[in-house]
This record gives sequence, structure tokens and C-alpha cells, in this order.
Amino acid sequence: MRGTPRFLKETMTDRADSVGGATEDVYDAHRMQERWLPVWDELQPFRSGDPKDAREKMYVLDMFPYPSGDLHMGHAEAYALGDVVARYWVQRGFNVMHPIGWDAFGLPAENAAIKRGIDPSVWTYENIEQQKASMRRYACSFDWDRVLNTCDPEYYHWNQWIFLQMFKRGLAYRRASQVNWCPTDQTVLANEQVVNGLCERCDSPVTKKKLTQWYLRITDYAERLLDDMEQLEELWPEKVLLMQRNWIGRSTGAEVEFQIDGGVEPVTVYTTRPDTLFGATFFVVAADSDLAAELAEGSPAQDEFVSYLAEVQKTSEMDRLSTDRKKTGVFLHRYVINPVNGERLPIWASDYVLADYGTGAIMAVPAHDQRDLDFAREFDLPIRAVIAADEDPALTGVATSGDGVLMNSGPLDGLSKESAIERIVEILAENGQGEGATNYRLRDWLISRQRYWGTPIPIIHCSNCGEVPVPEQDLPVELPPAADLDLSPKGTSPLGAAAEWRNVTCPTCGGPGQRDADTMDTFVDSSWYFLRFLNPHLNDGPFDPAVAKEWMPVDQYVGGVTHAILHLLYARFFTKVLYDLGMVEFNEPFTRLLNQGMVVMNGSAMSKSRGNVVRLSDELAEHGVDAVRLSMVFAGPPEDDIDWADVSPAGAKRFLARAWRVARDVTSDPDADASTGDRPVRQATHRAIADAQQAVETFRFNVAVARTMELVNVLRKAIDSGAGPSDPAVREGAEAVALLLSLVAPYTAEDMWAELGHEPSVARAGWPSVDEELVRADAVTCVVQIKGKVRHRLEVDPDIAENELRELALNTAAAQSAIGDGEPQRVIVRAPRLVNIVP
RNA sequence: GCCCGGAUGGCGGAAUCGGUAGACGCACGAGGCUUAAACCCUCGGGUCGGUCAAACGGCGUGUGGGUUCGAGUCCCACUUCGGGCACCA
Repeated sequence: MRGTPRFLKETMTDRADSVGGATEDVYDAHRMQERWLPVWDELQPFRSGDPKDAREKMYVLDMFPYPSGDLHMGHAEAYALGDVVARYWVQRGFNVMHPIGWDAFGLPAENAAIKRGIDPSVWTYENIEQQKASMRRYACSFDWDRVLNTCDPEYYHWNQWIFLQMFKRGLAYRRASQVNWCPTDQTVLANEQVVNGLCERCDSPVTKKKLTQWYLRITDYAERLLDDMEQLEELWPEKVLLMQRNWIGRSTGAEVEFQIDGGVEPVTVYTTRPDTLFGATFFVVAADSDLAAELAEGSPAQDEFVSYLAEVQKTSEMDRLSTDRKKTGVFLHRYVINPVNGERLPIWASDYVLADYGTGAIMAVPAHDQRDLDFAREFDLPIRAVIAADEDPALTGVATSGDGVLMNSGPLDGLSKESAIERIVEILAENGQGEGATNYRLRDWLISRQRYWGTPIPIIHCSNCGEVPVPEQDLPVELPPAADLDLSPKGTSPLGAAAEWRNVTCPTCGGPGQRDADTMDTFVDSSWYFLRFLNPHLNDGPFDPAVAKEWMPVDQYVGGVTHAILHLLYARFFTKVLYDLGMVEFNEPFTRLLNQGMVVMNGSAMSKSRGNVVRLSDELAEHGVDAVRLSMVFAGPPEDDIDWADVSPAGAKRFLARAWRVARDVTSDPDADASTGDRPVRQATHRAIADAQQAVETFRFNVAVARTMELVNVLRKAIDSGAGPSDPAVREGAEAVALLLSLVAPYTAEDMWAELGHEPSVARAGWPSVDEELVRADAVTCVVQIKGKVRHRLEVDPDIAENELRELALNTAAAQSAIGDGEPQRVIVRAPRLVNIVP
């Protein structure tokens, strides 16, 4: 201990010498860290690239970090948990690949650059070096030969390459649409950057703006993204699968064609309730759709429509989301014809219909859809019920949307909802007026960003040839130096000002062209990085398909639930695209997924503004790496949040010191024959190993630690007042503790291993084998219940026969007094644990 | 509003299949070691009653009901906390 006065240290050393001659007598976490780090650097116990390695392969992956400053408590938890899994499988004899890299592109680097006038790359690489050093000290079992940074041209080269493959197949395309716009930062925002309608950076209300942007056609994969989740059942948290299902949002219904009165082209609507078609009393198109503008053109309502649209565009996202907002809209003085009954329905434009879902137009059935009803009541439009119900929606203001018998619906009258849907789809199909259809909530992925620090989009715009892909041999398109550019937000990409970089000749016609000035969303980077780890420096492709066949898919992925939707969905999408390109033979990238919770403080997320940030570096300095890691792992189930206020790294350290002293106290030789040792101690040891093994494999790491603690308690007692320090069973137990602890507290485990006379590294020493004979108890306690209440306890042989146990139980005084003279009504025997007597 | 998940001592949490509720730890208390303190070692504790202490008994896993010989675990209703989605037709 660093603060221990000198004279005390000497006293303790004297005592140690008199006991057994151990070189160190005090558990000193910092001494251990200094002692073992260089040894591990030398041994590289977690290198995984040897082609001659015969061990079975296992790919364990932690979500890679964004390099914003040094590691924090969240990292400490995530990497401690991932490390337990990786180190466990190494001990079990697997060839574990456990790589790490940096998700190094992104806005914080650019913000820091603007603020301090330095190059984003300088800030980024400095942080990476700092985090790398911290991870090394934190004893993460990473394979340091596989490090990658997504901001390296050798990495984003392949972002561009994959983008071009998608572009060639029509999966990457540019279109104009309404996007989230931050008026302060003058930039487009991704959906995930809009928090409660506010810009996550500057908190200004987000509005919509029509811009031409690049998209990836993830909606083409909606069906497969949904269906392939079957493979992940039981292997991914149910919660994540559910969130993904909801996000994709499949719905089934029908598309119905409506003729515009006096028009030529029909308009199609999507509805999940085609059975209510006879209840349609008006028609609504999204105010910001092209169709609305076309219909308004030349109509008496044109001026009104134009000012309404302007109003809608100005409306902040926050207001738009408010639930009790009044419905607004404009009557376009145009009509559509209801295909089933020929009725003329007035067409309205409103912002409650979304331009980018379905067809951007709906048939309104106010009696059976709350939104339509609200709108109808606002503008005095007719309401016609077509499903029988007790209440009249026109009077109550509450739409009846449940099941019921159809009425006022011609051929559908008297049918149930289900059969009416079936029937109407048949009728529409026969008349060529519609068909059954499926729709998804999922939208195409907007990937272009007006930012500097990202992957340039490898497209050249040419006035003759249009969008021309940069030839593959010219990749990567590297970022121009930041020094000459103004990175401050101004609504267009900073790259636009890099004239020399931007103006190029068109690869197709040789005429003047301009590079696309936008960069890619950083989620592109993380959508395939797990494949790049296989060959992080490969020059002629993103990865080697043959190597991918050996290692992929990732056996165990570990990361925060914050990425439950976006990152995991995008990575699954990319994997399916690569499958279609013939580059991989699997269609799901992550076989098993473990979501760890967050580290919070006093119930809320740590943040500077709350002033409740616990600094990892302080905790490490005070308690040592192992104690912090152990605290994280022992605090509770990995998927639950950890409240640091409830965690005791001091207690963890106390336990580690206790374990360490047990190893130090062992006096037998390393080759002592355990089978001659004390049987109860041996039983405790083997039971602890068996339980811990089971617990680790089911992610109950806290339980594995508890079993290790129990074993240490048994060993402490055995040494002090039982079998004694020379008993071989005590050595066997201490060695088991070192091996169990090697997953959680690598320094302590290594030091114990050395104290026990073994060579490093304990991390590769192998998992102790369990002797089943020792796991079985010699005697178990059997409870005798009378009507389900415990009245007596018996010590019995674990293999006792049911009859025998029954007799024993019936002969107890408790049973006798309960039964009296007669026969018991019922006796339930569950040998060897329980007998329940019902008198 | 819709969809999920949870609720166990002062606290974090354990508890395969419905079968001894509260493992392990934190905090706390008592004792031992020590001139003393810290460290360390041992012991204690759900709660109410009972007792010098114990034995022993009643109650007890958010609330109310149900199924069962037996429920923290299964079913129904509710309370409450947390998460996701949110005008998706």
C-alpha cells in the first residue's frame, strides 16, 4: 500500500518471514500492475493469428469505442464484462480472437477542432493513443496486432468500395426529400441526432428541409431483416429482437386505387383496414408530397395551400410530435372516386399524413380511425360507421376501431373484420382496383452528412454523365487536409470549399467534374468493421472471404443496449448485402449478443452538467484495476445498470487481498497430489468450479464471483483451523481460485499463480477440470413438510430410495403427531430433498 | 396513447424443473488480536411473538384473488417504477 508508513511495512515483512518466507506480505495492486504488465507484453497471451493453431476458433467482440477523451466508467464496465467471456473461452482451450479498434470518425473531433483550431485527426489520434494505453493497463485481453481505426484511409477505402458496389446495384441512390434540419448548426441531422425534437448538439428545435441526399436502400431488405431474426431467437436478448421488429414495423393490408375526378392517373392509397372502404368520407394527401402540390396546382385553394405548406415546413419537430395538437389542413377543391361505391370524396392536404410512408395519401374513415375522426370533427366532414358498435363515434369523438360486424358496406354487410378484409381484397383484385399489400415503418438510410471528418462519398458529378463512380483503382478518395478549410457549420459540407480536391475530370467523358462534397454517416464505418478485424491491413479487398469463412460470424458480441436498433440493424443489413455479393456465406453477423447496462451515479446517468461524474482514473488509482473490474462484474447481472453509489471497490479489494493471502499461505509443493487432500475442501473446490463454469456460460458473472468468494472463505478456514496450509486440497483450492479469478482480476490471479510456484501466464493455464464424484454431496438435508410447512430436517444419503425416505419421514415425531392414528391422506416424496405429508 | 420489462432485508443482489426464500457482498453491530487504532480473524441479524439466552411458533418476495400437497416462480386483476415507439393509415 502506497501510504503505509515504512516501519509498519517492515513489521509485516518480519512476520511474513517467520511464517513462510513469502517475498511480499501486503496485497499491493500497483506493485502487481507494474510487475505483470511487461511480462504480458512479452508473452502476448491473446494473439490469435497463427495458422497452425489447432484450437477451435471463437470470435469474441466488444463494440469498439469512439475516441472521445480517455476511457470512462462505462468503458470500464463493458470491457470488464467482455473480458470475462473472452478469457473464459481462452481458458477452455479455444483459439479466441478478441480484437479492438476505434470508431474514429465523427462530429466530436470536428467540434474540438473548431474550438481549439487543431486538425480533427490530431485530436482523434491523441485520444486513441490515450485510450489504448488505458486499455493495456486495464488488462483487456485484446489481440493488439489487429487494431484498426476507421479514420485511416486504409479502412475507409473499403467503405467507399462497398458504397460503390451498392451504387452499382441501385442500393445507394440520391433523392430529394424532407430531412431533419438544425437551423443553428446549419446541417442535416440523422434521426438519432434528434432528441425530443431538439438538436442533440445545440438543443435548438429541429425543422424539416427538402434536400437531395444519399440513401442506402435498406428497405429492400426489410423482409429479410425481419425474417432472419428467427435465427437469433434465444441467442439475442428478447428485448433487442422486439425493438428491431417494432422499428422495421411490418404491417399488412391493401393498396387501393382511387381515380381523381377529372384526372387521368389514379392515386393509390395504402390501408391496413380495407374492410372499412365503404366508410371513407374524405381523402387526405401529405401536405409535403409532390402529389399535394400537383393537385393544388390551378385549384382555387392554391394560395392557401402554399402558405399552409410553408407553415408546415416551419413547424418544429417538437410541436409536430405533441400528441394533443389540433389537426390542420387545406381542402384542395378536388375529388377522388371511391372505387367500390362511386362516391366523390373531397381531397384535403394535411401534415398528419406522412409523405414517406405508404403512398403519402390515405382514404379517411373517421368512424374507425381516431386521427381521421379528429380531422373530420375539426372541419365538419361526414362520419359514417361501417362496423357495428354500441357507441356512435360522431357523438363520442372516440373512433371505434375494434372487431365487429360490417354494415352499410354492400357486399361486406354481416361479415366479420377478417372475412371482410379477405372479401374486399378479392373484389378489388377482380376489378383491377387494388391488391393485398405489405408495408414497413423502416425508411431508407440517409447516409450523407455535411461534415468534414468522415468518409468522402466516392462519386464525381459530371454535367454530361451525371453521377459517376470513382474507379475502384483510384480509391481511396482521401480527405483533403483540414488546415485549409473552414469547418464551422454553414449548411454545406466544408469539403465543398476544397477547390483543388473537388474539381476533377470526369472518369467517363474526361470533361470537368466535381467530387461529391458530403461524407458518410459514421454508422457506415461500424457496419462491417467486424470483418476488417480478420485482416486489418489487407490491400486488395475489405476482407479475405476465405478467412471470413473460418472466423465469422462473430460468436459473441458484447455491447450497450443503446445500439439495440441502429448499429445492429445496419450491421445486419450490410452483412446481407455482402452475402448477396457472394463475399460471405452467412447472413447474420453476430451469433450471440450480450447487452450490458450503464454505469450510473445516484440513479441517473453520469454527466458533467449533473456533476455526478465518477472518474475512472481516480478509482483505478485508489483501488487498483482488479478491484474496479471485480466491482463491475460482481455488482449485479451484466444487463442491469450499475449504480456506482451501491458499488464497493474497497470491498472488492478486500476480497482480492483475502484470496491472495490464501495463495501466499499455501505451503505444499506445486506437484502435491490433490487426491490425498482433505475431502470437504476438495468438494468445495470442485463445486465452486462447476458452478462458476455454469454461471459464466449463462452470463451470470456476479454468481460466478460469489462462488469464488465462498471457496475462498472455505480455504481461509481450512488454513486457520482445519486441514492446515500444507494440505494438498488447500493448494488445489487456491489454484482453482487463481484460475477463476483470471477472468476478472488478472493481476491478482497472476500474482497468486506465481506465489503458488507456477510460470506465467495464468491466463493460458487452462480451465480446471471438475471431478463429478466430488461435486456430488455426501449427505443432503431433506426437509419434512406437514401440509407444505417445514417441520423437521433429516440428513440423508443423496441417492436414498423414495420408499426409504418416505419411511424415515413418516417416523419422525413431527409426522407422527400430525398423522395421529390414521393414515396420511397423501405423501409427496421428492428424493432426496423433500417429503410433504398431508394428514 | 400503443408495445415490452421489472418490483425479494437498511442496500446491490441469489434462488435449474413449482419443492429449505434471503447465497455472496456492502453497510451495521458484537467479540478476538493490539498499549491503542487501522488491518486481519470469528460471530450476528427478514419481521412479530416468546426467552436471560435458546428451543419454538405466527407472518413474510409490490397489492388483491386463483390453481396446487406445495407459489418469489404459473394464471387473472390492480398499483408502481423503468425502457422502447409515438399522427406509420
